[in-house]
Amino acid sequence: MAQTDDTPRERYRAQVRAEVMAHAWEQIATAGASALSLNAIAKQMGMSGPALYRYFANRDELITELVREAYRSLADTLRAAADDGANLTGLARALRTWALADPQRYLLIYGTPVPGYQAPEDTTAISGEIMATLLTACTAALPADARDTPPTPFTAHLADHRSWAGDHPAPPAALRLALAFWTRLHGVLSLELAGHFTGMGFYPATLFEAELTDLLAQPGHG
Amino acid sequence: MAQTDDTPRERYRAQVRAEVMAHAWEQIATAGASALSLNAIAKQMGMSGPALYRYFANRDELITELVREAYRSLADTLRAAADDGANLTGLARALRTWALADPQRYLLIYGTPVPGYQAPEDTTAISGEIMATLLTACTAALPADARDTPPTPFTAHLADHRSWAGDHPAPPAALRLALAFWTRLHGVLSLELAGHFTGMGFYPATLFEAELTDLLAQPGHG
DNA sequence: TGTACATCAGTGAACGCGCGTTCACTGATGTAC
DNA sequence: TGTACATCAGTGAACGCGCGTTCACTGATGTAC
Repeated sequence: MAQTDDTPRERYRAQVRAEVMAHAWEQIATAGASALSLNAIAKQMGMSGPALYRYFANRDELITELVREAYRSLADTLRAAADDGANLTGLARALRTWALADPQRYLLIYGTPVPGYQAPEDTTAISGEIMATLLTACTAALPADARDTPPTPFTAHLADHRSWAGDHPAPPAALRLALAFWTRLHGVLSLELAGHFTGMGFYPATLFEAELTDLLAQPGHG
Repeated sequence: MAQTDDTPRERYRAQVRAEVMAHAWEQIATAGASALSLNAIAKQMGMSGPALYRYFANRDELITELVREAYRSLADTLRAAADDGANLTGLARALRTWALADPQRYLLIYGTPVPGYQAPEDTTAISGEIMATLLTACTAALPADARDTPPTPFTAHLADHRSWAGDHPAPPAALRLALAFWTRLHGVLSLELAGHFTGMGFYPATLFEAELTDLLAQPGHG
């Protein structure tokens, strides 16, 4: 496998690649992922269009790299929060902060899929890392008695289909809690980022906190 | 105001407009909203590109009309379910059925916004209709004692910022429930439609039902 | 009922644009003796 | 240390494509007398 040797040329390549991706993020933040254009990035960097083909095989590879970087960034952010002692609430707030920092980055991963683009399998692994961090926090967040609560039909179903959790030794109630964490917070966040709350009067941050409260008050019933 | 007179010509115009939109929906269903192309639609209809400008001022007006139609369809669907006696659970299932029938139609409204496209104010009214139907069902779904439960900080906040509910006389707890209904079901639905559950093993429909159960078991706390 | 005119649907050519991508080439940077 | 060669970054021209949109025009459909 192509080991990244540390020659000056390799360092230069890595730097230009990073610079291309930085401009790509800028462009995505402005006009969304579907408007991403290699030529536009090249122009922004003061290069000719074809030059970028030294660094990326084609447009799809660039997007793949951006998706990977976004997943990596989120996984690292959550992991860092967890290592700093954050509980589930802390992870939720770290997620929101991360999402608001660059809405289009969040939407690139969790929003409407880019038409005609197929995500690489590779990201499944990083997605698993995120799930692992989440499941650990979810397990810790369960009230003591919830660990032995008889499973509902759905938690039983989850206990039988836990491959997505990467064999994480979490109790069924924690699997259920992790899914609720994910879908509920995504529900609030994605509507907020899409601007669906503007003009509705209330504070999105308050709704987010309220959902978080409910999540912890009733972990994994139905 | 331009009254739609019922001359043969007007009827023909309306029919062609409808046909254009039908092809537009087909195209959106296949490749997403950002790939929508007037020329492609014209070709599909066996017409030349410029002919469509007899029916739509430009691409944006077509999209606006599609957005309006999608909102109208959802509002009518939910209203019809409510008139048939559906409770909140019934509305939720009607919503899911509607979303799965044409994922891209759902995503056109609630997904990542089309870059550079500004939704018309007009849809706010239809959105209000949807909220009204929802709030009525939410009010009915509240347990008797929930109507007099002291407000939490967030329900108090909502009671003060209820313009989005269009002066619907719903108790604060119902406002809170409606928001949870919306954001939680959207969370599950949008992730399901984006394909984020594929390969995870469990049934999305079961997760949807579980979220629904939780929603009714704990209406409007945090 | 028939003729004269106005309205409108649809065409084809054209404009300008930006896209992804290929190719042959220049010039600079690194490597081997 | 200097020379000969290979590697690689970047350029400019080009290809083919599809897009939204305008414009002058033809031919059919409807309207008024």
